[in-house]
Amino acid sequence: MRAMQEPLMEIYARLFAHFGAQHWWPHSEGGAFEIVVGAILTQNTAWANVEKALANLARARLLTPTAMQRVAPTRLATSIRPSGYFNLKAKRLKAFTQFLFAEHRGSLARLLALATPDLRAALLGVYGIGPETADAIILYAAHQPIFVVDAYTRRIFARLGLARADAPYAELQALFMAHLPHDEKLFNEYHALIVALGKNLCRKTAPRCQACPLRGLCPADLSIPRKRVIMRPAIFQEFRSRI
DNA sequence: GCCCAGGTGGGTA
DNA sequence: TACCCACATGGG
Repeated sequence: MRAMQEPLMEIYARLFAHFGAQHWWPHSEGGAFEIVVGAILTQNTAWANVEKALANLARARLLTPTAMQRVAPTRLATSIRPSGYFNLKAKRLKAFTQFLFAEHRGSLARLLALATPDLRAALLGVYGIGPETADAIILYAAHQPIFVVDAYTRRIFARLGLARADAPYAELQALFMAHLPHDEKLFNEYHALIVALGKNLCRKTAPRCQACPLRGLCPADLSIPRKRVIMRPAIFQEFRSRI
């Protein structure tokens, strides 16, 4: 039997073996700006709806900072209607381009070249950009190693017994940042795999534990009769004492 | 018809 | 600080 890896790497390895590479924004047609727009549009929204909105924006030639800065808010809202919260998100996209022109001469590249702490602080100062969106931009558009936490991450790692269900964003993020190498490619793939697991198997209701690649690691495994659940998997024991 | 989705900001106690 | 709520479309 091979040597046991760190729990977080063991989980990653299992997810990757099960789902394979997710190819999140590897070279994005629309470039970094499309990634930023996608990160804002996907807030509390299924990605399939975001794709429709992005297609509308591309067709309307609105996927550039300049075009988005110039377009009327109502027209922008109409384009992104399929992504939901369209009035709100139009306002957020406008706030971002406004910020880009006011602070960085309209150059996204200039913004994304900032060091991680400065970039994050700048992004968090923009209306409509919170920690998850900021980190998604830093990781997927700026290609800087920062771990993106989302609702799936919280749910999955709470079920695994490695985080509290109400753990604040920063605490969850610190869990990963403290125990994984700061590798952009790893963080990219890990987050995408968490989304794949949360969306397909570790669902909020009716999770498919039977088919889960983390079966055997998870105390919440619903495919195990309740009275048979005895204790936390051994590989988490020592790990938990350190987190 | 009902639930859920890759959150965030604003208001109230 | 700690909740509670608005924001909205589309797929299962």
